[in-house]
Amino acid sequence: MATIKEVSDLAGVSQATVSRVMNGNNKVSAVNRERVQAAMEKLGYQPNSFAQALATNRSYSVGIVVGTLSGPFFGPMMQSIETVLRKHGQHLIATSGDDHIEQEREAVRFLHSRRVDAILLVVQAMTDDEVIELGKQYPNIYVLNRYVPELAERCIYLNNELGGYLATKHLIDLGHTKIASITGPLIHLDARERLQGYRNALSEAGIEYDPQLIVEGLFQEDGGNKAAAKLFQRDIDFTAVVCGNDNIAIGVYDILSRANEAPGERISVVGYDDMFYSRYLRPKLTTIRFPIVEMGINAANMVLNNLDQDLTNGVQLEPHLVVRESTAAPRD
Amino acid sequence: MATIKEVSDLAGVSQATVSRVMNGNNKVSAVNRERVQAAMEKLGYQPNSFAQALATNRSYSVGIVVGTLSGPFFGPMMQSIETVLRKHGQHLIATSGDDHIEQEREAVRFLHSRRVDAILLVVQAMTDDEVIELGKQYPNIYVLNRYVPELAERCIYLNNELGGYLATKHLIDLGHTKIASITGPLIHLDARERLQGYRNALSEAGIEYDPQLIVEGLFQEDGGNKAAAKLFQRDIDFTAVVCGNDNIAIGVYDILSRANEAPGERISVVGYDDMFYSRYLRPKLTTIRFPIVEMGINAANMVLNNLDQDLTNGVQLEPHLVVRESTAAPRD
DNA sequence: TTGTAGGCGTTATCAG
DNA sequence: CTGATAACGCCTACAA
Repeated sequence: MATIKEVSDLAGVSQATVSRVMNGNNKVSAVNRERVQAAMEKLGYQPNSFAQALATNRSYSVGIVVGTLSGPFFGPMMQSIETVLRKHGQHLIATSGDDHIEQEREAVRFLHSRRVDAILLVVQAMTDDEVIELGKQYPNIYVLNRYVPELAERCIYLNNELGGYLATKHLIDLGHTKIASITGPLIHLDARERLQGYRNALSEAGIEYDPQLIVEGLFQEDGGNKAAAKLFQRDIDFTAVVCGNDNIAIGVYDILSRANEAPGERISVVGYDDMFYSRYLRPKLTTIRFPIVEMGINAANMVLNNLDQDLTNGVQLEPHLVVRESTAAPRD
Repeated sequence: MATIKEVSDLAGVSQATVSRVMNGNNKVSAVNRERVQAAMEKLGYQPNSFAQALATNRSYSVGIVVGTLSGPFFGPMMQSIETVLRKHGQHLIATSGDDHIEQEREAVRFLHSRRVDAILLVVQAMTDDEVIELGKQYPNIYVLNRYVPELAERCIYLNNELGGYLATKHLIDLGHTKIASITGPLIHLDARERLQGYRNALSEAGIEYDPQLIVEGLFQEDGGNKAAAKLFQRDIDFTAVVCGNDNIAIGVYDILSRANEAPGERISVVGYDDMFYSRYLRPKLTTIRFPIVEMGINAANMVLNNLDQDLTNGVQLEPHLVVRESTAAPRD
């Protein structure tokens, strides 16, 4: 492992000069520059990033703590972040919090001891208070897919209410009036917001809100299954279902198919998120597109901007309706 | 950011002593140990990992270069690796190679300059020769999901031939004799091996191999689509299809559904990989389970073992047949 | 058991 | 434009 000293010796200059050419400092004579470059080449020299970090107090890396390194949500997000960061010479250290509060904390500690230039938080378990506390402790922390008022200028989040509204409005426009909704767990702000959007659309259309048409489910597929079953058992009339996310929609698909029905016939179904695997559903799922990749890009850019200047600005992203085959006008 | 010096000052001992209690060196008196711990606590001290790494020449981190940070294959693999590593105080630096040779190289360089303790390679674009070259250059490199003979003891790979055999054998056992196969790109060793397994099963059953029943597709869904279309156009008789992976199987599902047929009726379909999203397919896909998580765990353990002692051993994992609904006895 | 001091590989300040 | 030299924060002989 060649060091800067070996390079400087070989090139017949001082370490300082080598350092200068490495860092693109132009106050180096052409001759020396070339000598140094030749020497680096010959030795296969790679600067030791630890020594650099120690000397500059910058690590050129940013840490992220996500729920899990796998899965259709975090994957694309990390990918887009990494792509942007790498273009700017920064790198990503990924840790998973497992949606478990202790692990989330540990991950932050680790990242901190790694002296990352910034920390991206995509966590669920941690309370708002704790996030705020971290925000005070570490000035370079950012919060993704979550809105924490006190940290607004460092949050990047989705307008969930709008999404819920769009989904419901679409059904109303098709002629539906008896519209059910299977929400995610209402402890989650997203789920509440999406539900609020649903209510907004109804009231805008002059349709009365009926609690009987609402079921609280889990964000997982089987959660959707159970919730859908519950809804159908209630023996209430409805012609469409707004789902808290695509997984829940899959649960509804299953319940319908057990009854030998297809979504978009007697009952229309709208999902939320537009996870990539949703395209494998048949009929194809009408859903609300969550701009995951954009969220990642925004986060990366925010970090990058903040590294130089010191201006932050929270970003709210907008969801969009994607109409496919699982929704249609109600039969009568 | 508290340093070791501040801790030692506060505790009224030398830096060396602080260092000793950090590293669990037991040659420290109980009194001093407690003093130091109290001081660390009070200051919220976190060792600077760069300084540690610089001094010890160990980074306690391992790098991985994967095709993409997202997706159903790399995600679970990284997750399982990270879980194991973290338990042992090591951490994961993730970089994506994008299946592009230049990026793969750059990723390795980066990881190297980061002085990771080991590098995990899950790459496609790089040639065997280049991988071998890297293997010589860096003693701590491991190859996942790929078998490179010259680096056998540092490879962790799947017995693909067995998988192809199991898929085909299953169909034969059901009574099929006219079995088609849509392979992945045959430049890939995996695809060739899987095909070989198919041939083995046929010959074992005394069924003649018919090249007309083979189509080379891509590993992506639309690749499967096109290949399947080609197969059906050939106007050859067959009652089952062995697919190179689940994506291809999805392509076949699509073609069949366009003809208003369901897999498992006139035509049986077997996938390969058992990607998590396959469970969203209806009817549920019979497929070959690829032990992704196990592969990750094995890789992590191999790295860990090698850090202390110096023994490596390549690992070959075995696939398993998962019977679901897309296969059935042929109708006659 | 404890403290002193040199070294890890860079960067950056300050003279020249 | 160039070269000494002092940090950066921690580890680890070596000596006490």
